[in-house]
Amino acid sequence: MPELPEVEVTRRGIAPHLEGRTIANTVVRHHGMRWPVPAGLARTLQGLTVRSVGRRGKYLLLECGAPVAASKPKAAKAQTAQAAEPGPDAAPAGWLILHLGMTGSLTIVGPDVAPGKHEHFDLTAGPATLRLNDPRRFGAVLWHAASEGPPEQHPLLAGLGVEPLTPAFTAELLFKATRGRKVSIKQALLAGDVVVGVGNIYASESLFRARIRPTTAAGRVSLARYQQLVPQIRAVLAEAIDKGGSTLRDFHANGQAGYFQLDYFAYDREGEPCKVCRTLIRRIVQGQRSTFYCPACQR
DNA sequence: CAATTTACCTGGGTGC
DNA sequence: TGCACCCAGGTAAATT
Repeated sequence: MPELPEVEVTRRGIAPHLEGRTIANTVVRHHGMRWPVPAGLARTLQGLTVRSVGRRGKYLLLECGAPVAASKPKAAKAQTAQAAEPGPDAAPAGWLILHLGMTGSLTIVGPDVAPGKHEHFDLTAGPATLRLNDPRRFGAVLWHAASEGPPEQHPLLAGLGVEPLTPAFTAELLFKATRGRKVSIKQALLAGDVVVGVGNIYASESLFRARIRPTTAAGRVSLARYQQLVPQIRAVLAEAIDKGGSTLRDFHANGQAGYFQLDYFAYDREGEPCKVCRTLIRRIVQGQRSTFYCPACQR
């Protein structure tokens, strides 16, 4: 499922259940994720507080650190005892890195909810248990200690492109980064080294909206066309996040936040009429992945 | 170097 | 009902 919008909706869904809570227990039922879940992870996390739930690309980053000694309300504490205790700004112990792969999803469950077949990982903090379900196990559960540097230096994060929903993502950047590249624009979007978070669905959708043929070499796409594309990528991702966010209050109850989809213009519509011009949508394969486009609208 | 292929896994759908 | 086969939203690692 998860492209950037699904991961972001998941982040928003789990954050209020975890932030500020101290980790009581961690259970690893299956170490065989994409990489082995670190042995001793439970011991590492035990007693740490989840300070924040962040995201970089499709990676979730739970910043964990020593708990704040006194548990007075933050505002009052900041006035009087700023330097006395390790506050939220104190150095973190590290980051729990989570990736959902192709089939991963996270839910919040209460105590005594029996784990299902593919529920490989639990993290209990306060009354909430964060539970990872991932049938295909392409996802990841990793630990990056603060002693190894900031999380952006982690090997999996170091080479990532810009966040598409920040001002750093511009047509000029996309244009410069793709000069000389012969790979198709669709595959360049997917690669993640220029911009992160655009997966197979939203690559097809944003190219449709920008009326760009997905097979065009990235290095031959003009600045003017990237100026069309960038706002469409932003829009399609933002719409998907909004749609997911609208079901967010169900996150705790049914745990299936992230299972939402826009009404696609191109994706998964092979042989169906284009919603703009009625020409039949085509499916092609690029880099072993399906691409959908309208041969009339996209040139 | 960049581009392409392979590999990691399970499950659902299709056609015989 | 069984079985072989194809396909699936990600992406690092190996190969060309």
